[in-house]
Amino acid sequence: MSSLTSPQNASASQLKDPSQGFVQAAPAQQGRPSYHHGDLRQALLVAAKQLIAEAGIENLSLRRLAERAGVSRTAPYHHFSDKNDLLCAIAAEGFRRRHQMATLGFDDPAKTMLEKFEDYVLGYIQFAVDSPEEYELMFGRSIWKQQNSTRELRDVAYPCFQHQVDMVRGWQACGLIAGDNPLRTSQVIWGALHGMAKLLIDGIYTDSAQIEEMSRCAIKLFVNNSAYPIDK
Amino acid sequence: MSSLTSPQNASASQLKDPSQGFVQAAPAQQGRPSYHHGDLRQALLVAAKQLIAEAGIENLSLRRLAERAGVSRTAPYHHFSDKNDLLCAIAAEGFRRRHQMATLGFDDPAKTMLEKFEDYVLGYIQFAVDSPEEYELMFGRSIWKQQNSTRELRDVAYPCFQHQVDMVRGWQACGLIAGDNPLRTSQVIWGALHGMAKLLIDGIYTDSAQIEEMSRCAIKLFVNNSAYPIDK
DNA sequence: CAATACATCTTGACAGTGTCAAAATGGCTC
DNA sequence: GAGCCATTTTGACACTGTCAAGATGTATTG
Repeated sequence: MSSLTSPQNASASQLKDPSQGFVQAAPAQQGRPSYHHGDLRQALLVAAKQLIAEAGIENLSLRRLAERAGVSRTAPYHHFSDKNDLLCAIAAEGFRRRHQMATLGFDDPAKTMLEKFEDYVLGYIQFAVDSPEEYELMFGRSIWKQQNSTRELRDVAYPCFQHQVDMVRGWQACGLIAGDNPLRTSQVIWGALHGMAKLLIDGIYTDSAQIEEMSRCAIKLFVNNSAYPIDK
Repeated sequence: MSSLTSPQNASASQLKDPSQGFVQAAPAQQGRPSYHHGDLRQALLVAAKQLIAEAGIENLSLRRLAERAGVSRTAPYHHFSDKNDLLCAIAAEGFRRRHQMATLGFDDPAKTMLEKFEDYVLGYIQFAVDSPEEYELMFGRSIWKQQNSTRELRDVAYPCFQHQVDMVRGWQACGLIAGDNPLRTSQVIWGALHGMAKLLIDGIYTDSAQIEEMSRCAIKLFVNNSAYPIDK
């Protein structure tokens, strides 16, 4: 009785495209008030992303999620072995989305290497600030701690990191960025971006008005100034 | 009856010195099995740090903490308004400890500016890796999100950040580090260190064997190579 | 010393959580 | 149609943070 207030069977389809933002509205589906949901897994992922965007990861409970999806408390356990498993699946989507964004930016032949690096930095920060809750989930503690990470998550995240290394290799090859070890260098650069993103997201002595300025400062610091003098 | 297994009245004194590491054993105190604990607040902080070091922040519950301190479930609420309040207090201790470490390193007149910077980088990473759970608490989500941070925490953390800005100002003044805006530059550098620390702590495509190498790489990237050539 | 105020600690209770076990349900293949 | 099996539900358990009310000491008055 009391659960009638929540929408029933808010199923969703065609969620494969990761380039359209974090939260997507589930397309209205003409009533399927059947016992079996149809595509509960996707519906749960959609509802979870909504809830996370609304109230943060730490306020996501499986029970509220189930209620939002119009389903009983334990139904999700037939699609995700665990709460952690669910979170990993959402994070994996985030990595796919981020990976695609980064690839699109880097493969544009019209851009110079410097422009690609600038776009990479700006894009990274913007990605984090635009969907802070998703970002926090992707790089937060619970997912990566100990053996928490799912095989799927690792399989998706690794190419994402690897791509960063490859890009850095390219920037080093043309002299844009100093140093010789692309792996180490990209660990430092990723670290810087991650740290800045965290400062911005949590508002620790910073706010979103400083995004541009902080990014420019980072670019200036990392770009080899003798080879690529930056005026601005 | 069943709670007799946990030690009663494990009180602690002289915990002011923050330079002796994260977890400190509570000095044995000849039985004070009285109704009033004596210094429950300190005992709780000590026990909390133990539990966090043992099982991580996310596994710290106030009830287990109370049991460890030999006290009833709700006793902690007379010393901390909240679980969040407790966590903030522990984090504040961490910031005090870190601040003191950084100050000691920077004020040593025997060191060159380059050495100070090297020590700062190494020291930061080492601090994080040595007590990962405390580090995660200090810079983790829950503490800083929204209005979660206590006034005490902010009052302690701010000088810690400010000190980093001052150090960067010094390094820029002598030409060791490029750029002109100490605040922005220190945000980038702190970010890099934080990101590296997180990678190391969570073991994301890294492990502690690479601490030295990653730190050296960061130093090389940030130090103005034309003014301060680094051979190594 | 006695009485009272106050800080501290305890017991009881409540709503909320993740997750397991067993039963119910309904679409699928023979 | 019968039966299999994925899916969903109801019930239950241990655990969590936190509030309210009572119990117990310590300190401060008279």
